[in-house]
Amino acid sequence: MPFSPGASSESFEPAYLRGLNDAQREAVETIDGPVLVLAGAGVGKTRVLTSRIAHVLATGRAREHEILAVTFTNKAAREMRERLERMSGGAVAPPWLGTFHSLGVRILRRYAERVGLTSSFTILDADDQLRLIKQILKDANIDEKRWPARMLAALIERWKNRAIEPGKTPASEAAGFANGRGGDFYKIYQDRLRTLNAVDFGDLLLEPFRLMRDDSDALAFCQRFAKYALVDEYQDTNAVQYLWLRLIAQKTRNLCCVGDDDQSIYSWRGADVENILRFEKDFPDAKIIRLERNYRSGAHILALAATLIANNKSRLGKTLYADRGEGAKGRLIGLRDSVEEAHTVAERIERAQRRGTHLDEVAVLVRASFQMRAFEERFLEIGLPYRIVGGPRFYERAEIRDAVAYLRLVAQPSDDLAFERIVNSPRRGLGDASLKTLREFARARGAAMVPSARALIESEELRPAARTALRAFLADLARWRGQVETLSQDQLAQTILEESGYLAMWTAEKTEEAKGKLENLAELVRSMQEFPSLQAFLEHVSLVMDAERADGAERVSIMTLHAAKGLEFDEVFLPGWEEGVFPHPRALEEAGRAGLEEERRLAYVGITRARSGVTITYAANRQLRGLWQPSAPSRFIDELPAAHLEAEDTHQATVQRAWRTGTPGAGFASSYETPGWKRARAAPEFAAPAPRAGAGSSAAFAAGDPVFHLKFGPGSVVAIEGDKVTVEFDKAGRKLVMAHFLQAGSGG
DNA sequence: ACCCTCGCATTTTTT
DNA sequence: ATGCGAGGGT
Repeated sequence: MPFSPGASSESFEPAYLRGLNDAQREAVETIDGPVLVLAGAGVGKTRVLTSRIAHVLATGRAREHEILAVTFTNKAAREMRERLERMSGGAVAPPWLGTFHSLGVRILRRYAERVGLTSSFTILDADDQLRLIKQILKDANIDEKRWPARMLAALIERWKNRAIEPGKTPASEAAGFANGRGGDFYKIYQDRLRTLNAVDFGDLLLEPFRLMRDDSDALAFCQRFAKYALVDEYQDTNAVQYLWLRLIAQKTRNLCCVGDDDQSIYSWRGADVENILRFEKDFPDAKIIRLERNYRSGAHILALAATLIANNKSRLGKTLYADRGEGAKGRLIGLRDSVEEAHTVAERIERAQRRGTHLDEVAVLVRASFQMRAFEERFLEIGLPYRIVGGPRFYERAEIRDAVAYLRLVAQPSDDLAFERIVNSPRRGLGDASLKTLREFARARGAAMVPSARALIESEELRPAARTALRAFLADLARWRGQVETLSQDQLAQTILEESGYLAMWTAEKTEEAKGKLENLAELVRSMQEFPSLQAFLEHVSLVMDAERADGAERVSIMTLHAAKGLEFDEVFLPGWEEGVFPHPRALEEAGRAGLEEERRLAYVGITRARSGVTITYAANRQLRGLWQPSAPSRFIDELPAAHLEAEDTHQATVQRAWRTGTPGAGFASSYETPGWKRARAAPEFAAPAPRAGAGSSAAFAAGDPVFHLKFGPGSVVAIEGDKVTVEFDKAGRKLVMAHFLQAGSGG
């Protein structure tokens, strides 16, 4: 159905405008000049973005290749593309639709030689990067204990995120690493990258920015494909990304940024909410449009979220109102411990399932991944199917990285990192000693390892065995390289894996784990068929890092709050709302009030994922780092309006409120006399490990008594011999422990 | 060259 | 508890 540009009468209204509310329509139709769309959770943001692109095309303002649409994740890009193709009856998705990083690669491949690279440069992932930095630190005799490579990696990443080039590092910050040598190492690192013909993720943003800034050709090129520019999740942009956008948009000024300051949860990786405020400053004529009509959640859920987030001081302010009616109240449940929490959540999920909720529409959202385990255990026990979203990714598995390293080395002989990764895997008798010789030799010649190795085997530097092994390995590499043209990339991969002995290595190991690895490798080879070339496959691996496998079965999703952004579910469970867990103490330590506010936004994101039901739980005892700890309800619970909540044990809630108002910010309970602990004892449901007089001597116990041990948790007494007690623990099994370490309390 | 044990830290994570 | 890295022992 062709669009009808300029149609004003309703009967000719283009399909993409139909059903939009006023604010949405304004956001779609205001295509000229800078626009900032503040889009709260669940307000139909994606719809607006796609309609806007359709509108630009329909009005003939630009062709699809003149539209730039940037997202943060590949998934978001994919969804937008699919939606566009669906909406217009096909084929108008702009070619310049993608993540900042994927667009960065395209720009950089085109202008590679202008920044000292060739267009076939390799993209290093975090793992390679760390390895490289470790080498640099080792060469410089830096004590890795005192100055961890991770720290330098983080420092460099932060600099790149802020568009700070090597040599321009602020003295105060460079001083923070290895007595002021941070800046030097940044330079060395960058030089090493150039030698390797490689870039890291930060470079994919920094280098295109420098190109646009310094090279008028490159800038003109970029501006050509960005006649109309559109940015999703704008609150997540960092400084370089902002500078990019400003350069790209300065000519036409047709820049539309869509974001929500209340959902900014990535400041720790460089995202800068200030960019939203800065936008208004840099583009004073910017039109600001608020999307506040929420189509997702019921009014009670929305009220919970709104009241909570209102406690944040630094926000633009935006009020969501419900379109869907009242819906159900939120539920708040206090539990005895994390085991019971998992138990109860599982039980509630089954209850929802009986009411007709699909498991695909249920999510358990946790603050930190260690919380997931209790749920997995319980779900496995009762056979409730679940999926962990965002766990270790396919391409990050060691065996896959090894296989990819072989391919990288074949495609790019100067890829020293790939070489080092697989040169002795499987074992070829090329250990540390030989490798050290080779490394030094290569360094001295200023050449990559592979060509250096070719020279080295002509000498007597290596012991004969190593020399033979290295010669054979080089011959293999050369042969495989010769097959790049003749074999398809999946055939090549299969050949390499077989001939290198890599498959044999895992076949020889008869463990379940090895079997899994072989399966993964087979899956890798299979998935390679879908790519047009080896090059395309390698780029996919470094940039897209996902290999989602659709499986038909319905499953509950377990994921972190961070991973849940942008998703929605009918029923959402938010466990672990306790001090010491959420807000995360680390966030408070590192960023103080700003940290607390970001944690609160995380809570806001969690609640607003829910369409019809949200259940918040907290436990009085939780195993942290192997030890059982008493825990107090999260301060965020106090910030939830009681009118929109059904607390299943109001008694506890009341007690908890009473103590907390007396001692605001009481912090994480660490002794048995904290208010949280007292409350726990006061509530009958919290029949928890209350210490009592007499505990500690075996006289206080009798067989069958429920007891509690700080390390092993709840259990019951089996036998007593002097000051030692045999206890059957619920989790840890039968142990002989000192009575001294036991408290009377509820067992299992 | 490889294996094992000890010590240490341990939020979130895309590209 | 657990996992990872370093260093020492075989």
